[in-house]
Amino acid sequence: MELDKAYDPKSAEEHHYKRWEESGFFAPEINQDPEAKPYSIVIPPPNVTGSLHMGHALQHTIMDSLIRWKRMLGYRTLWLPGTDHAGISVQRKVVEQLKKDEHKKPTDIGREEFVKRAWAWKEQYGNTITEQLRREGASVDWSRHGFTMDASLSLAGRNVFCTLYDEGWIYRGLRIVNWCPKDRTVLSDLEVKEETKKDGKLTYLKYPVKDSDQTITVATTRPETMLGDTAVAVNGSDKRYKELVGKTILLPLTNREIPIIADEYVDPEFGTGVVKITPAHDPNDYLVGERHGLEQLLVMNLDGTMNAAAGAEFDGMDRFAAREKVVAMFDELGLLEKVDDYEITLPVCERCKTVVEPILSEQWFVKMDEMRDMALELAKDKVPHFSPEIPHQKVYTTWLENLKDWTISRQLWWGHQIPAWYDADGNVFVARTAEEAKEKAGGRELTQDSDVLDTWFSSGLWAFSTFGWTGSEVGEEGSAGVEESESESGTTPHLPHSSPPPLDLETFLPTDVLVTGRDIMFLWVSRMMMLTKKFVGKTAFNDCVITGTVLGKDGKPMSKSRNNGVDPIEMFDKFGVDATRIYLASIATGADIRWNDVGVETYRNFANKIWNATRFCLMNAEGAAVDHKSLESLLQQAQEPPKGGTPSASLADRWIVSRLNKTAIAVNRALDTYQFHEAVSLLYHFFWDDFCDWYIELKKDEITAGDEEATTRIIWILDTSLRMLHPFMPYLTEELWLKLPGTSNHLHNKAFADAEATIMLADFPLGDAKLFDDAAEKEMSAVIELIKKVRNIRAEMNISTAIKFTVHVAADAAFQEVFRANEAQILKLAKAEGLVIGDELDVPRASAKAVTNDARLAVPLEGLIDVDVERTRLANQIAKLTEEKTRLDGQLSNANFVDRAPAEKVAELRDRSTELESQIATLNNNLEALQ
RNA sequence: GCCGUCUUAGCUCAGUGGUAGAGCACUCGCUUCACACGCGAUAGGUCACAAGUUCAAAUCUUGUAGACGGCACCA
Repeated sequence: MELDKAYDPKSAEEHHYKRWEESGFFAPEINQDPEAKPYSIVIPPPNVTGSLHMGHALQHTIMDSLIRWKRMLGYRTLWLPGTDHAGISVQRKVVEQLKKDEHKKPTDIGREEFVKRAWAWKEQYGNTITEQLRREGASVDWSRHGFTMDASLSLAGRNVFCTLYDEGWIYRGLRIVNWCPKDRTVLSDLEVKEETKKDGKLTYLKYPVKDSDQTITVATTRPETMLGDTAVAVNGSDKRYKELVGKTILLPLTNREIPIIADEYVDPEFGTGVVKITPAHDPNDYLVGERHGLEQLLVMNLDGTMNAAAGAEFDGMDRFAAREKVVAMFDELGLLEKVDDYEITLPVCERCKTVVEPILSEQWFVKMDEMRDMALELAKDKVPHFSPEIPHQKVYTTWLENLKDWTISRQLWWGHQIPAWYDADGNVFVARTAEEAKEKAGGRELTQDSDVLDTWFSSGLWAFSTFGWTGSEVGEEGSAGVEESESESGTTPHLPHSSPPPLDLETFLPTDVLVTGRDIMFLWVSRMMMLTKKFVGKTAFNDCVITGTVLGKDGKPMSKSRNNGVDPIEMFDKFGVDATRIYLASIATGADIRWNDVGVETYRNFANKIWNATRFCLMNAEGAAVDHKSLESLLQQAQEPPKGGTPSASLADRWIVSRLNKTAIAVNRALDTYQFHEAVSLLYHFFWDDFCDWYIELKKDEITAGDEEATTRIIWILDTSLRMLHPFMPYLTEELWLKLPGTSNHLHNKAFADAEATIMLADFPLGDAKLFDDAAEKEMSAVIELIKKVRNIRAEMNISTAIKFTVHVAADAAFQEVFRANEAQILKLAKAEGLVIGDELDVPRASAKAVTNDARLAVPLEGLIDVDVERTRLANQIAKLTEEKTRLDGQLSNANFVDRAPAEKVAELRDRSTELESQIATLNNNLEALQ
């Protein structure tokens, strides 16, 4: 069989995924071992509006590598995929579509029709991200795909809401909330970001005091809110204003009179020391208002315009226009003291960047006290355990400690409508269904709350709702309502699983690890932890891997506005999925990285290297097969080389077996501790440096000669390497592994013995420390060092490879034996024609010489040697070694070091120093001989 | 304001007490029968700066400078 000269990722990517998926390799049911331990991960559900970005690609690579690794180790693995209904995002898309296509507003078509359109939108556009997940090679179990608005997940949400309400953990209340006038909904604190405005203004307004000529000055960044002022506050200890407390202000532009009050909140040092109090439009003012029983005067509509309470002149005017008008009118009245430039930070909506308005509004909240304590209790025992631990463990805990209540209602139509109903008097009835609510209300006519729940509320249930938890007993009344509204949508892909897995919750929860970005640590990670504990009594996940941020080439986070994004799909097309994946895995866990195409190119080259190494083996694999029997004998010999007679396991064989096992053990250890970059680096260097550069080269003659024993061995090494690489490079390794002679399901982990042959179910190599062979590694490095020195001489003396020469080597008896046994390999790789091995070097003066740790060597170069060049070469070597020796001797002459450092350390340095001394002496002799 | 992270070769990054590493770029040499997406050989670093702990510091402590992140506040 002969492969193409270069690896073409596309052809491999095109056919393997389909086969894997259709053969059921991704589902836990493929595992036939009743004793198999479960291993599960739930995907952070991406927004249905989303498309794949580099952050996803990074997280998915890590999750898939873990899942594939554990699956190959025989675990019953489940990686559960799904999407999030993304309330605001979808709602916005549908509103835009409606406007563009039909020039209509949502209210023109009504709620029911709007929701129908949203489902249609989701069906048409919502699977972009899931298709991209397939392209990435993600081994998720599609049969368990979840969507936060699926019937069973919706039911779970409803039950959770009702339970929390019944227990008093959910309440409805009037609070200052973050209001986005564009999206017309309330936002939680976490959905509000900050934006610095350098051109902000601080406006000083003069308020006249009643029955006097006096005015007092307040400063504000939001002058229009003065229309809602219901007091002016000073600090009681402030002497300047002591007399004024209790007096009254004639509030300009209104006909209202408001009191001057004293409150601790006011900082006398800041500004004028006088604060206007607007309880309905500022959280701090709200608290002041509560303390003093002030009126809460709402002067704004929910679309960001002023309302009638602001006065006829302002009614319906946009808040920013009103701001200018207020300032202008104060100016006309001579009450504008000044306007200063002032750098301010404004709260903006995370998604649409509109300036958020703090506004008094009645909303639903989750009380976080108990939730927080529960999560803190777990966090004490490092549940979850974050990787990297620093800084996330502490950031998480600190955030929990300062947690405030969570606003969960949203003024949207797309989402889970809040299961609360009101009678004509405004009494609230929270129930699982409309019927139940009506019953509770004694049969009165009720209207359901029009708000929906925060998307993160349903995402917070993800770790258990996706495993079939609904909070209702089977057949219990309560599921019907949700199912019905579901079917009304006219779509049917959200049916329950055809073969329901009732035990999923028991089998797969707690999940083993959660992999996600920093941005949703609070928004999602913490809430999943709390809600899972509360409702299932289990931890959601034991470990939490927080990935770093993939930055653009400019070192800033990728974003559309900066136009510095890199599309993963483009990288897949250009370099292949596998190259992109293993590059992403090569980034240190949690570290931010500047995107660099060259990095992916490196691993594209690596993929090609693997392809070509396999190509070479296959070209010569006639009659060979991956065969455990011959392998066993090889291992046996590697452990106990037969005494007398020539062992059939050569030095190279014993060496590569040792290196392979060290690599396997280290790779497993690295994956176990989420050190993906370490695993990648180990595999990269083992495969390229040890296997390709040395092993293949050393065995080349035997292999091209068709030595069956040699080809069988090399194919086994290759097979083992491919299996270790599979979690990172699934397509390439599958493509090649299936082509190796003798690969079949007999190499599978026993849990998958009957499945159709695939590398993804092959046994993952664990490595065996008993197969470490320190003697072979030492001998091999003597051979390698010798070859390198000869190559160095050739390169530095500028001798064409066409010219063959004889290499003389002097070493102790043991190493002489090693060199003799590997003479053919040394001659080939050093491009020499003769090897003279002895106790001493016996060479003419015109020779190039060098030393290694285990040997002295010389290459007679009569007529080829340039004495000056050789002199410089020797002098450089001497200088290098002398520098090292000087440093060592400095340390060794330090009595403190000799006394206090560990004895082995001291001995190690002494040995090295002695060795250096002898090497330097040899080189000096060589140099003198040239004079 | 509070908490925290980062600063290592020209570039992008590994490296948590014992002789400074990788990939790419650079220099030199190779159409060597798997691979030029390759092979071989070099060169390149006061580990941001300063002080301290230690026999020994890129690594631990403190401080300084610069870059950045999270949280809070912002009349």
